[in-house]
Amino acid sequence: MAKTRLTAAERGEEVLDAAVQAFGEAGFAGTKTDEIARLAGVSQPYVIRLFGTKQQLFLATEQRVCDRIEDAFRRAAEKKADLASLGEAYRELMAERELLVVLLHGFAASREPAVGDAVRERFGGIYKLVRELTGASAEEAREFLATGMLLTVMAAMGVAGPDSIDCPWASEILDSF
Amino acid sequence: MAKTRLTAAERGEEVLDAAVQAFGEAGFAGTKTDEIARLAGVSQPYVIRLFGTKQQLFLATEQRVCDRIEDAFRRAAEKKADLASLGEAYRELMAERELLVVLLHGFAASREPAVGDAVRERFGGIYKLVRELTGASAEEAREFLATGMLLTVMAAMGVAGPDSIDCPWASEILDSF
DNA sequence: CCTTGTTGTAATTGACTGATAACTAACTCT
DNA sequence: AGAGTTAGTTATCAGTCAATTACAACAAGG
Repeated sequence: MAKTRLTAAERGEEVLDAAVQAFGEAGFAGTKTDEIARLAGVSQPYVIRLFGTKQQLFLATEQRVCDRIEDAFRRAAEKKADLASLGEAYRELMAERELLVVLLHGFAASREPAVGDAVRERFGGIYKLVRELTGASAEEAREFLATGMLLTVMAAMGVAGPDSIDCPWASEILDSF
Repeated sequence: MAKTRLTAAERGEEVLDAAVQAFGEAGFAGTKTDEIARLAGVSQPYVIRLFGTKQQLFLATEQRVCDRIEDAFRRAAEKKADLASLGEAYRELMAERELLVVLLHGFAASREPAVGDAVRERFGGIYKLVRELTGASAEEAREFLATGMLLTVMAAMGVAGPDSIDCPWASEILDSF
């Protein structure tokens, strides 16, 4: 784990992992490139050089999060191609709280055209993917996504997923499944 | 509409309305108190003096948004005390897109303890209120909130509510109701 | 009319932060 | 070996922004 020299692509991956953590905690405007650099173990200017601008890094981070969700769904469908199986996969993703919170920050930042375009594209893609993988109807897929969004905001609030704060109403909701 | 002298409380209300707009568009860190002041038609230092700090203003804004949602639910329940009636009320709230996006920003900013505490308290309160007003079971209320969250993120993405971008997958979801 | 409290502003500041520039260190391929 | 490319750093700037201070306008009561 000593300080190694990596290719730009490899280092970029590491920076992206750090960016998921950092953006997940504080959102686009609230995160400093310096913090991402610290987490990735490189200098702040290098982060900028790898991705051009902070916004491009944020967009790349959103893409990575969506990729990971789609991968998880595809792998789940290989085992069992129904909504319950994908649902289980999503719950496992919740173990990395920040991953899903990055998604939320993306939705909330959709007023920025570049962000909005990407987020709409990817969210629509996930909806389509869910239907294709499981053969679900529009209504079934809608309910699936709705549940996913509820779990995501609950994870963001810290009342679902690991290390979650104990909260009567949250337990009641989670027990109702 | 000339420049009037208002009491601090009255002016505070106007600033809060402006804050809903501004925070809804850019979130806590992305919004400048200067922009809120401009929207409210007062000077930036006065905004700070009215609320102490930017964070306290953000918290007050979250409270106001939750108040408006609860008011809308209560009024809807007076007419007809079932989930369909509250759902209709929520859809009407979506006309003010920023209102709901402020909520989303609150969820996403829950890592900040002061924000997280407030958001958990209010979201739990809304869940309880929904059950009390309609007599819904935990499962019914959960599905109701899940649908609400999906609509909220779709509004944030600009694919639901007024002036929404036309998007095949979004139409498919909205038509499935 | 004048004094006291309140509403409001202009000017400023000091800390922060994304981005650039200039440079150094390491790998690669003859 | 050494020329050229790629990975990475230090130093720094230029702009931004929340917050403070000091002051001005206005109202109301005595």
